[in-house]
Amino acid sequence: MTSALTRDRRRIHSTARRVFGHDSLLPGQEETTLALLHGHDVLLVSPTGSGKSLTYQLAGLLLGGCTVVVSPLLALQQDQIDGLEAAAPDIRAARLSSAESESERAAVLERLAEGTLDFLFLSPEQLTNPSVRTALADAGPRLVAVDEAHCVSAWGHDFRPDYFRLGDLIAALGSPRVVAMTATAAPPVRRDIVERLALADHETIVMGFERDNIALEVARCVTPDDQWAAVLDTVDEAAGGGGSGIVYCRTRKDTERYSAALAERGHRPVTYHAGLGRRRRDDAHRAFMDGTADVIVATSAFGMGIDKPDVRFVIHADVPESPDTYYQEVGRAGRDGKPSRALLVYRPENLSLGRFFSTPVPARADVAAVLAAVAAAEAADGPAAGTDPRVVAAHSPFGVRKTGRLLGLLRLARDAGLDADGVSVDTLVDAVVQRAEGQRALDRSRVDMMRSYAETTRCRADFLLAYFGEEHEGRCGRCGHCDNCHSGLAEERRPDADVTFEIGDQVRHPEFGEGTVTDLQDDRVTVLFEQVGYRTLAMALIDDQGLLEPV
DNA sequence: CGCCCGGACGTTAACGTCCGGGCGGTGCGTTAAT
Repeated sequence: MTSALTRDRRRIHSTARRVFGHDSLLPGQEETTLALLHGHDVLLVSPTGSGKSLTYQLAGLLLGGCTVVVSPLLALQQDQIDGLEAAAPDIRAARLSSAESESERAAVLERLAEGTLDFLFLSPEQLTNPSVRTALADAGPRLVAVDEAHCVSAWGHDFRPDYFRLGDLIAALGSPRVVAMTATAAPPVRRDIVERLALADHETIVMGFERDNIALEVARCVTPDDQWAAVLDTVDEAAGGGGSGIVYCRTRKDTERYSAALAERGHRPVTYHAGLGRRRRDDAHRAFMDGTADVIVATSAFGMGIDKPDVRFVIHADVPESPDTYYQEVGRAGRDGKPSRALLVYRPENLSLGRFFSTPVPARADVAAVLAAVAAAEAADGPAAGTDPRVVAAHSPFGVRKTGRLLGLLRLARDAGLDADGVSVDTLVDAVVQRAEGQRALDRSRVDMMRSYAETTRCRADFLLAYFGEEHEGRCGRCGHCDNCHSGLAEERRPDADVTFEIGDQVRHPEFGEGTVTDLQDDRVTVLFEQVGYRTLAMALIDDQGLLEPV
């Protein structure tokens, strides 16, 4: 009834006002909170700074009990707690991580048991600790918020395997509501998040992607010297007006090299990568935030959770491995809404590093060894033991980490409909290897999409928004602020008279299998295939040979 | 896959060039050694 809805809205707004001092809510906040109150899980895709956190905070307070917030970085967890305490002094929040001493951890768990904690922040790895999981399950959280949820998709495969089974770990807490939040997620990433977290009866809420104050540019280079000069000259130019910015490099060594060269040119750069000690990283971070440094030269280690409003330029000295990463890093420019630049310095040779870093495919023998270990673990410790990397690792020749990664793939193969019982080991091994190969193909097709982005003559904003499944305002082909639009290279997008396909269509290709149309241009179609990732196909060829059939 | 770096080579003494090996990103947690 309307009265119930009105009452819930009123509760949301009054809590926002009373606890956080907000007289009004931003777009999407009420919708998300309402969905959670009404028993739906939510995937919320919304830019940094758009108030994603408030949605789980409001829903958490209204649902009651302790809300668990899963967040990938310890520094991020601390920032969130600090922010929460500053915004609402009455809120009781704590963190559970390896950075706390044994007694601090005990104190947090005691507060959890007493019910005197509103928000508990932790990493997915914490949930693999059985005593933590038991303590949480006893507290019976009603809401779990997964922050930076794209990590579920990006990191689960081989970097942080516990992201792979986060869905199971959350379900073990008593199947609470889940809200997964991220700033950018292309369709396959959204699908991964929904599947892996097993979002129930979920709503996907997407706020705007478009950042029309960021001018997108690509500088195409032929030699390493050109590339080097293009980066340095652009920093000179962009920092000239007193603005600060980020230079992203692919290797640690490059950050040092560019940093030294920029210092020589009179800039105040700092270097940031994961090889530096904690102390030096913190110093660099602080110097960039408070303006002591005007440029931060960094690897991808820098950025998550950074909310510096006046970043005037983001320069990629090297091409990233995917549009996903690229847009996320670009999005750190111009948070204040003022004009900013995003330059990709592109040399095709650099694409190879992205291929090198794509998901590894396991050896068949290793998969078979883990399958045997699963059987041994189940025989020794019961059926549930077969999914726990720690237990299975005890029976396998590999460490917890590698075992966990292979278990993740095995889980995927099973989720894909393969019943472990009554299926030969060979078939199961095949399925696991195929899943890894599929992921690798997707990774590599993302590298190809970066090539397409760098080499396209169309509107770059248009290209990226299509990649993320968003219609560019009017699909005009002229954002007016990318280099291609500016130079007149981007052609007016003509409303096709004879449209064969539409975005979102399911199609089948004789070689690539089934897929979804993700982008249309005058003479080309981009399809996201389930088996091989993104492929851009020439319309002429499709028409001639009847390559794409509607499903 | 592409690069950087170190060593060998060759010619002639200090320096290019060629070749092959090895390396390249993101962080949680735990643990051993200071």
